[in-house]
Amino acid sequence: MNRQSLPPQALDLIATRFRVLGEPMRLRLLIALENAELNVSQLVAATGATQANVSRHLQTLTEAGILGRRKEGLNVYYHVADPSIFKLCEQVCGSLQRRLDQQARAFGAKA
Amino acid sequence: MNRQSLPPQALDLIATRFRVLGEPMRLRLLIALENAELNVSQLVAATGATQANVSRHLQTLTEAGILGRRKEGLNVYYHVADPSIFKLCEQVCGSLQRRLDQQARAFGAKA
DNA sequence: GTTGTATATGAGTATGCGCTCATACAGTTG
DNA sequence: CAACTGTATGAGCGCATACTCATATACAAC
Repeated sequence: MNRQSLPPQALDLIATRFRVLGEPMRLRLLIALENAELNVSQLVAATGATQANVSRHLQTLTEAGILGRRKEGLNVYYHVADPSIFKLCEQVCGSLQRRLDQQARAFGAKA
Repeated sequence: MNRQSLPPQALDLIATRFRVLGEPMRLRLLIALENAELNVSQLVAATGATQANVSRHLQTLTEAGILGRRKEGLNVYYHVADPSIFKLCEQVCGSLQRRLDQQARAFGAKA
């Protein structure tokens, strides 16, 4: 696929997805949801954020198609609808580690 | 690796990287640089943005370790220092396509 | 019905950031 | 040296958004 020919519209979509993942609080929520479906109260407890804030971030993630919601009585349970994001995180982690290791080595070599 | 135990500091780093990629203009610059090392003037021409704006985005990308710079006389040439970002873009693309296809099918099925 | 609980949301604030204009800086050329 | 070119950057503006507080909504239990 020739990336040069990606329409600007597609670029905006890709950028939006990256931007949604670009908030530590949202990453925290995603990590909490990696292995379990949790409701808002549980996510509030897990993250330490306010209920309002958690709710807003969950909305953002849901609108992005990353999370799914399921109502059950008074509770709303959220789950990861697009598990591919964890692969993204892993790759970013790996890339950052490589860079930090390299910097550490460079620094050590100077001494 | 247990993601639950990621220190908040690491989460911030990961989020920062995602946020850096979360701007269409920066994606455009990266795509332009995928197959060639280009100087600022060439990137201005390729993107249609102002020189100041291109310069700022290049700084952001360089500080993030995604781009590298090389001075040659008056010109400054930039190149992709971390090619792993293209894999990220591909995965996001794939994930978005799957979602859009699914929505399209669901919409078609209703008719 | 009233009361209580879980979640969402309107309003307001503060911060960040993308963009532009003008200008500074660096390096080349004459 | 002066003049010119390519790039970086300070200052300022405007907008997006993360956060909080208070309140609305949805549902359950009595």
